Amino acid sequence: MINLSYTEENYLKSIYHLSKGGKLDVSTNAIADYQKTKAASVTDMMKKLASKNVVDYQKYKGVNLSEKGKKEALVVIRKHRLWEVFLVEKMKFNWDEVHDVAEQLEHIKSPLLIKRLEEFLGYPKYDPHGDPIPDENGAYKAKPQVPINEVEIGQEGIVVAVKDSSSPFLQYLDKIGTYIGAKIKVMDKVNFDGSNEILIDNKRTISISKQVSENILISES
Amino acid sequence: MINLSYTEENYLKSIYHLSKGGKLDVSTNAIADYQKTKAASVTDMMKKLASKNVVDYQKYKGVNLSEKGKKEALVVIRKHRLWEVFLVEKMKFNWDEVHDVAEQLEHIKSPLLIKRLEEFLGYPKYDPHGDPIPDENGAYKAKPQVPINEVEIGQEGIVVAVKDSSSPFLQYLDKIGTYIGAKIKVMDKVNFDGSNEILIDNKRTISISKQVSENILISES
DNA sequence: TACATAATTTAGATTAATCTAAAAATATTT
DNA sequence: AAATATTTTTAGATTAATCTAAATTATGTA
Repeated sequence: MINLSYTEENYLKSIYHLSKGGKLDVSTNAIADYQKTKAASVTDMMKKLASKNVVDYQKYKGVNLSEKGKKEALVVIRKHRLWEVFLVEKMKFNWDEVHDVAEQLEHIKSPLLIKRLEEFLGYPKYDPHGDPIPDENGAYKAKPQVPINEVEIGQEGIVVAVKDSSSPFLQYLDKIGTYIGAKIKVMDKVNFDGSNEILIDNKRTISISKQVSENILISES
Repeated sequence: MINLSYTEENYLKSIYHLSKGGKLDVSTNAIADYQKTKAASVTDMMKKLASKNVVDYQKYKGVNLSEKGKKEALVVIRKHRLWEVFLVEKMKFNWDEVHDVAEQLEHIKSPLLIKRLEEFLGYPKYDPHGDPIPDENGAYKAKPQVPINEVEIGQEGIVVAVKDSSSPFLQYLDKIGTYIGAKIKVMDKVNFDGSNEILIDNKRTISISKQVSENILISES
């Protein structure tokens, strides 16, 4: 592992996310928007990262991670997600409180600490949002996403996606207090019409129709 | 609390330590040596910190912490020591492995995290080196330092000081593998001559004379 | 007290990361 | 394919933290 600054690590992480794991090239503007910085700053940084051989960059052609850069990005993501588990499980943080702190903790440099932290947490495979935690080699497996109607009574999980992304549907979800990241527990299933009773964020229990439950994908915990 | 950079926090911490808690004025050179930087850099930073009202500084007259600066320094020290306890107690670090990591962790900004961490660790009063952990208000009490000959059999602690600091004595201590920070367990006391059998760093058991045991101060754990 | 020595500050540069505004390259549209 | 719009890069400045070398102030000693 090379010695990268906090800032450089953040750029690599952004490129990783924007390129969906290194699959597609990322534009200067996309990075600038994502990081809330300016395109000119991104160009400068891409030159620097290219000279360190962590990205492949050609003027005007976009950028992507090199193998080396991908590894570095995955280490940071691994750390971020392990710290999130720590914050929720051990420090009793709520989901919406973890992000800012994990953004800081992910840059702590100590391979030993991460090893021990992982052990301490019982080798978790997913973070509190349902995102997979890469192992030391960067390998991970996405958690299966299942529609609510296929979930057993009593099971819970996090909303990770929707099948129907039409405006009326999204508005309906908003109305019932459901969003990507919401915690859902299936309380009951009505055989008669296939509707479900779900508990949202441990707060409100509501009933949703079969049609709705088929279109909300959750990642079980 | 003001928003201070990582660097500014380190300067405040150094001044706190060098001034023994704000008691005496600190010279530019002392800070430069302590931080392994140059005097000119210190002067620049002192101007900056003075403008933020965290230090009292007058050209050529040395510097000390203002009340505000003292509070900030104590927050950082509190965080450092809590993290050290975490690393040793929960992450199974050895004493000599904690410092560098705690230096990084002490700058994490999250009052909630520190509150929860303290609770999680059971409100420890001292860090693994025997140094006191300030509470939220910055209050702390130094741990009593007792000579080895006054310690009960079976008790253990950390070497925190010596009464005799003559060169021959220090050389003797070095020879038997004892140093500030060493872990000592009193295994036996011989009534006949007042000598003690002590276990050093859980490694070697040796016998020391009454005279020696009177001159080594430990902080019990 | 005056001189030499040591400590401290100033002046001017440097590096990393950022920015704005202008120039250049690429994409899109007619 | 030419004209226009968008994206990206370059040029030049800025800020925080640092440095070296020179100038200034303080201290110690004869």
